[in-house]
Amino acid sequence: MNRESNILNDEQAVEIFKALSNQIRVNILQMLKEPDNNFSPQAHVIKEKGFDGGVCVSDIRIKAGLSQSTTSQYLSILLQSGLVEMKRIGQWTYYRRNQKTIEQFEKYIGLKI
Amino acid sequence: MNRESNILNDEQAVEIFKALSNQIRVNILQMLKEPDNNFSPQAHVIKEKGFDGGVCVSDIRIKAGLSQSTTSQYLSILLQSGLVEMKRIGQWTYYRRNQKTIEQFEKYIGLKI
DNA sequence: AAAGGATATCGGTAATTTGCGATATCTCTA
DNA sequence: TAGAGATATCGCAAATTACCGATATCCTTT
Repeated sequence: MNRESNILNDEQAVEIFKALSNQIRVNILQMLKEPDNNFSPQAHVIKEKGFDGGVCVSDIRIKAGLSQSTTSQYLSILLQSGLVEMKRIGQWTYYRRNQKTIEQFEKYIGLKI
Repeated sequence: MNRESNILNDEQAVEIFKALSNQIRVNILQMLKEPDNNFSPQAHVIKEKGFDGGVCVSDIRIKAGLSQSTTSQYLSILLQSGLVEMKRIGQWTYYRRNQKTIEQFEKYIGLKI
């Protein structure tokens, strides 16, 4: 009833703050604002697959400058917080921003902070 | 040139995210939205002293349910991040929200996140 | 100048986070 | 079905954070 609803609760918001309390994770979220500018185009051949804007982990890893394992972990922290969503296609996992949560987060900041 | 200017840089924003990555610190910031509803009135006899809305540490401590030392530390984390400002008046230190930073933070979220 | 109240700082332990390499899992292809 | 590539998970050491009690500092009052 809540990840669906309109305003985040404090617990969810704190989880988002934790996700964003690391510069590299913020960078990742920012990169994902403009996938076409920040990542090689091959990743986007999935437009037909219904996950437009998604970027695969290895591309993110290169830009972020992290090890593979840390990249994967950071992405799942972002996923847990709701800031991104993911879809596995073949052997790749694509991540992209979850604009719904990001909007809810903006509302939370405006109303509750 | 920056704490004055209009938009936060990433470093300042991450410092704010860290400050807010703890539920109790979020609670404190929220309490300070309505000092008159959340704290005993004695604290506000400083209206003439030019720090309207400020609340003393011991009052915050009681509401937050923390030890004196932790309360003091948490408040200085919030202060460092810019989310609150403080003024020492006599033997008391009053803290209140720093609306300027909070607005800049809201803008940051809207533009950069 | 001494005592007492308010707050800040210090020093510590437990818990959490950071980031890595190694390993496991999953999926495609030869 | 064996191998290779992509990603997830495990186990770990170092760094940071969460809190606390004790102590120090700063004001005020006597």
